[in-house]
Amino acid sequence: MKYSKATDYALHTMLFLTAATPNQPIGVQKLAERLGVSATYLSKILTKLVKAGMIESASGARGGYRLKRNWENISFLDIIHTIEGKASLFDCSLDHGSECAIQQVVLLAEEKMEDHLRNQTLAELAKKVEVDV
Amino acid sequence: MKYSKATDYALHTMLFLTAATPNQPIGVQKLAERLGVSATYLSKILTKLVKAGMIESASGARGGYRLKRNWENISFLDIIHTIEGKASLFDCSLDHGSECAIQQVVLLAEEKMEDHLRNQTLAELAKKVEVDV
DNA sequence: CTATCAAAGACTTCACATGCCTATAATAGC
DNA sequence: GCTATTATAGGCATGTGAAGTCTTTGATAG
Ligand code: SF4
Ligand code: SF4
Repeated sequence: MKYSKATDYALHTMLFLTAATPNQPIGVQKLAERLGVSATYLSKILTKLVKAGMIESASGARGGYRLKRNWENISFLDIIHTIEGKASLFDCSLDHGSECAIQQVVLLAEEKMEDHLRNQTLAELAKKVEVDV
Repeated sequence: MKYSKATDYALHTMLFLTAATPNQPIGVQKLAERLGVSATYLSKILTKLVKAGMIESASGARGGYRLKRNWENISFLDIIHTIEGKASLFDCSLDHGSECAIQQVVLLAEEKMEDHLRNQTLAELAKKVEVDV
């Protein structure tokens, strides 16, 4: 039970992008060096973020990635869901209905966590942290 | 990012044991049939619970498993930690100190979830559910 | 046209969860 | 003491998914 490293990379990448100038996209190469991870692997993660509409990409020379407009509203939960999927922590094989007490407890606990992650926006994070790219 | 089936089995087993008569231990065979899982696999999970001090075992004829005294205070979190371990959801390779904003957000969210799981005792669960063993 | 860059897919490697089988030890009942 | 029953321990097999590499394709600025 642990978040994958891909989630770790995605969160850090998004944070880096908030500190970048919006007119100048950053290539996957630079981001990968910064994170200490291979460029090809990070590329897959970035593509997921692009498809989720959080960042946009530009092919060709002087291309790269940059945040989309509206990025201020992106939450931690958005990023995590994009990478980890939206499946629940707990899926019992036999679903005995919504009145099941075990499910209720675990799912409610999960919601508490998600509430917190949903209320933390990328903009707030960027304010707290001073990043030098 | 999902709880293992072992956690699922452990929670269900503990619930079953609350409905059992304390003087008559239940063998792993019966429990396994009830859960639809192999007895040898469930046995490993039960041994973990024994070592964690949540249940006690009796070898030999008419042996089996039963709850220990004090079982009313066992929480969901106790059971989950016993099976899944107590590692955090999020472990970045480079630990830049406790003031790191990313860590703070995720760890705080995790604590919210754990708080809820910690406040749900096995006794409360047993009250809610009518189990026939 | 060419150098640069993202996108996509196949592939390998590794870790771990799940599950099975066997041997060993302990205990109740005879 | 003997036997049946039961937990404990260990190793083995299998499957699944994460992590990472490589190669090809396609787009674009200069
Ligand atoms: S009792 Fe609840 S958790 Fe267990 S299998 Fe049924 S629905 Fe799932
Ligand atoms: S910035 Fe925070 S989350 Fe990222 S590596 Fe450093 S300590 Fe870990």
